[in-house]
Amino acid sequence: MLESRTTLDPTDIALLAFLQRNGTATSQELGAELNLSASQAGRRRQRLEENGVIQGYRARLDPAKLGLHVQAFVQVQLASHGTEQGAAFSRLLRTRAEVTSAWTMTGEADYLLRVFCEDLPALNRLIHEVLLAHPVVARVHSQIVMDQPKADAPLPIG
Amino acid sequence: MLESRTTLDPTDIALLAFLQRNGTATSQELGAELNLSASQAGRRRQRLEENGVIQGYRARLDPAKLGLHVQAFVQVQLASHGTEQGAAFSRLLRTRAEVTSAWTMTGEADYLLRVFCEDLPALNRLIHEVLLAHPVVARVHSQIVMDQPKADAPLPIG
DNA sequence: GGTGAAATCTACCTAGG
DNA sequence: CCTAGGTAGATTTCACC
Repeated sequence: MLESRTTLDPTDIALLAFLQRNGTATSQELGAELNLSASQAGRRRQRLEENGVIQGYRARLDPAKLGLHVQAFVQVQLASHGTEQGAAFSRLLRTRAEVTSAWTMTGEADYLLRVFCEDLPALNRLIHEVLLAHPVVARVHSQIVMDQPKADAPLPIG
Repeated sequence: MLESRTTLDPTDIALLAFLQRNGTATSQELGAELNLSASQAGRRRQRLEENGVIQGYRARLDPAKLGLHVQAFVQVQLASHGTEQGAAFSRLLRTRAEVTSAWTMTGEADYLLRVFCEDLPALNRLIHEVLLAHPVVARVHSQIVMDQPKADAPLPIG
């Protein structure tokens, strides 16, 4: 209702779906996939980049090959629900590289953190010496990831 | 202990960190960032791609601009903890595009799902008509994402 | 670490609805 | 007038030295 002025036709949708799987596809490959000339495919991609529909391109790394063997989700409840506490906690999150993503949820001043650590002791240090040690944190509940049946599927467009 | 035979020197680490922020960086840009010749930077990148440390490149899209205005995490408990039930549920997950990621957790046969939907009714349909309607599903708890203070930061390498 | 051929991108131009 | 296809110059990659 606010900024979705950009209209996406079915070709755009197919292009975005393809680029979510292969971000380095050339304009020729895109064109072949979409039954379009390379120049048109490139032009559409450029427009979607300028629109901000495509925010950017990123390399995806294998955590295990980087020595990050423990993956977990950590739920954090703050002691108080003021904006001041939230801001202080957000600052903490930005300084911790192990926390790769953080979300706030409906219901309470609840944070969900996704964290990557070398091993279990590293995760426990993060929880006890960083999160629980922080004055605004009231309670922490962590769950370790065992398996990932589905990983970063493309966004459900179309 | 198993497949981390690949040794990464500090230059590799810096290269990976850079490619996580900008996956379309050219070898020249990489070289300039790392004080390396373009040919050396390209050679390192190619080696890391062949090693599987770099799994691939993906376009990152703006969910709001695609009409996906509701983001949520859904926790699912299965009725029984057998491998048969898990396999059946995993099949279901693969067929639902709204579920972009799924993890199994320690503790119980608990799944955590990350979902993107157009609106609240679409999320409720997913929960009630798809998840709760499935015979192996015992209980579902969903939390809607309000804000994302930290989004897909680079993996904590180095 | 450097070089050159092959491939790719991008801006400009032309044609059609 | 807007959208699709084609072409040339600049840029990038990759095998070889």
